[in-house]
Amino acid sequence: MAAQRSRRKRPSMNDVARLAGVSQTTVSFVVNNVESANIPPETRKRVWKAIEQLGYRPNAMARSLRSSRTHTLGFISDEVATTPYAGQMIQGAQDAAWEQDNLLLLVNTGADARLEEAAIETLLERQVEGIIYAAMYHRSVSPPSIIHEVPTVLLDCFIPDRSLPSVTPDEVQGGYTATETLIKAGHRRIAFINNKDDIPATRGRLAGYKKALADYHIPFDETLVQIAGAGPSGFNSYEATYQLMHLANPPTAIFCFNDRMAMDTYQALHRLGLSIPDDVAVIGFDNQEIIADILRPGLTTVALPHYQMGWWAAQHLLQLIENIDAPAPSSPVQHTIACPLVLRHSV
Amino acid sequence: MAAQRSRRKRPSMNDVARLAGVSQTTVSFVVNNVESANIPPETRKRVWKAIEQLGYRPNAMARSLRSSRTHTLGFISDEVATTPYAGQMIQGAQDAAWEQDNLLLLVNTGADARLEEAAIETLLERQVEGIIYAAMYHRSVSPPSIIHEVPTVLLDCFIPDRSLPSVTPDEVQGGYTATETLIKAGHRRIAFINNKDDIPATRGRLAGYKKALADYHIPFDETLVQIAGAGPSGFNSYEATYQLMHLANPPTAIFCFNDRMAMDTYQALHRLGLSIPDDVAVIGFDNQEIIADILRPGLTTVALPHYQMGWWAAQHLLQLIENIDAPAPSSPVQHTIACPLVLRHSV
DNA sequence: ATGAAAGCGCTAACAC
DNA sequence: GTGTTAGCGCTTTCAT
Repeated sequence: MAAQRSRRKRPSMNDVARLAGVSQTTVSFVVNNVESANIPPETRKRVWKAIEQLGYRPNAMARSLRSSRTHTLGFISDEVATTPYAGQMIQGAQDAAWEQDNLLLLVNTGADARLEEAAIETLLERQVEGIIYAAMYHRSVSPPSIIHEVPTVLLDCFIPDRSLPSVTPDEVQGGYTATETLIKAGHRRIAFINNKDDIPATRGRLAGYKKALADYHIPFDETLVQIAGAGPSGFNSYEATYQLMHLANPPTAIFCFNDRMAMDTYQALHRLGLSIPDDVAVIGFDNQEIIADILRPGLTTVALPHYQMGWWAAQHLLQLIENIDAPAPSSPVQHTIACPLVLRHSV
Repeated sequence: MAAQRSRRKRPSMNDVARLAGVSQTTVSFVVNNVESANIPPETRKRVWKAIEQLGYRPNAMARSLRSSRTHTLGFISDEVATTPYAGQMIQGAQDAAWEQDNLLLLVNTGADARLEEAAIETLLERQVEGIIYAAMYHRSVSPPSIIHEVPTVLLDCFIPDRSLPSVTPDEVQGGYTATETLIKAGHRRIAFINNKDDIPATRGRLAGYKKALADYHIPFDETLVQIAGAGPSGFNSYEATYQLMHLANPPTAIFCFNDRMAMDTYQALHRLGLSIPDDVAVIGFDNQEIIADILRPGLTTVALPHYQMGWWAAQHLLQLIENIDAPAPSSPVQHTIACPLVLRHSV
């Protein structure tokens, strides 16, 4: 079968009507299954037969123009490419949208604010019914104000004045879960190697760590908290682990800000001749499959709920769209999604 | 600024025309910068002012309905989420599309063929001008035949009868480059730890390996080719490396099917007390950033051109669309993109 | 230099 | 039960 050459005119409802010997209206009723029209089975059959014969397919553009519903959501993000998680957020959003017969119109803009505004403008021209504005890691954003023209949900990000609904990972609970897991395994000297950047994850996970300690009546010891960078250069998790293990009273468990850092910790522990989890337990964050897959023993970690966040964003957006005529909620919901524990063998 | 409540009617060209005291036609001419209309600057100014005042924005749906051009490409893929590369292909495609004022309408379907057909059907209803059908790793696919109704480009996959244009990585050249890199570094005993699955990458890289050997007059020695699985279970690269190094005449360099396997090889070499690259050189494939970033010394590897493939797919598709009325080409182009060498320190 | 009018493919109120 | 009709917002031809 050859690809169709030329922009041949596709059959319209009119063509179907003519062939079936009915009016175009009747075809519309049949196609859309309009109950109140009471089209008898016979007529229906005739119409469907004509439809099949012609290979008729409804034209969503025309439908949208008429009904002013496009069933399309805009998905805009800063940098789809640069993170392995991007796909999961998109997939979550797409799945939720698809469930309700909506599709995603995708745009990405670098960090360029001008481009961002142009992108939103384009989405609006295309009559998207709402916009999902996504960041590739949990952070504060400032989208162009034009975005307020249409229902919007922030995905993996938030706006300081909270004027837009958002969905983000529950960093505090994540940090709490990691720490509690260690506590429940019997540890009391628990170190936390935190990230050095001032981002929600850094603050949140630390808060969760402290809260868990407090809940279990373990005094907070600040010598057990290290601040490290990721990657080989600078003070990293490898060195932080060394320092920690040379404390007079070293930890028996280490909670690492992320899996990448946990790798370095593994290496340091290995070099020190310490075994995981017997001598020291380790827990990470992010559930980066490849790392967890590589490390021996498998790294127990806390996962970022990317798929679920994407799903929630689309789902909530669709809800906002449906209720667009309802009174505005007192304040846009700032939804948080739990970061689940992923058990492997390092605790 | 509050999000817009209610589906308030947006201003149309008619509203602008009324406010500017001109006909709707004139507004259209102004908005679209129609030269032949010769609208004097004064009128233009009046119209633009009205546009601004009303916050008018053209309705792409109406425009599309009228012109039967939607400037929209469908992007359909099996499993966006499951690979860290997905984002790069999407971004490449999106960038190329955006450059020509097109947008991507995204759908993903699991492996489910029924869903796949429904997805394409939906895209066609929405009048996409072409479809990019993507796979998440280089392989043979069999899209539903309905896809032939519209110009289509296969991305990172191909169809056995070659009836659709495709873009895939040049596995042979990649294997050749990897091997040649090793040869040029002075090696003559070069092992290849290949993958066990029967996929294009497996065959192609092996072919490239053999070709490079031949070009440099190095006899092919099949004891130097191992077949391994990835991951911890089964015969893997770790064990393959052990076997290789215990040969009577062991290799001085190892080309691993992918970076994941190279990791295991590193580990085996390390265990054997062999240093990289002094005792044994290692080269990988895929350029999986996280692995390359982790390994010491940094892993020299060959990259899969995901972004470029995505870009080419959209670009070529747009070209097909533009030339849709031209005579069909004798056969759809099967484009191949080079896999570039990424130099680090393992060779 | 500008406008009137037709029509893209569809939905839906209303008529018969 | 089915058809007539009036647009949705736009492009474009043809008149003036």
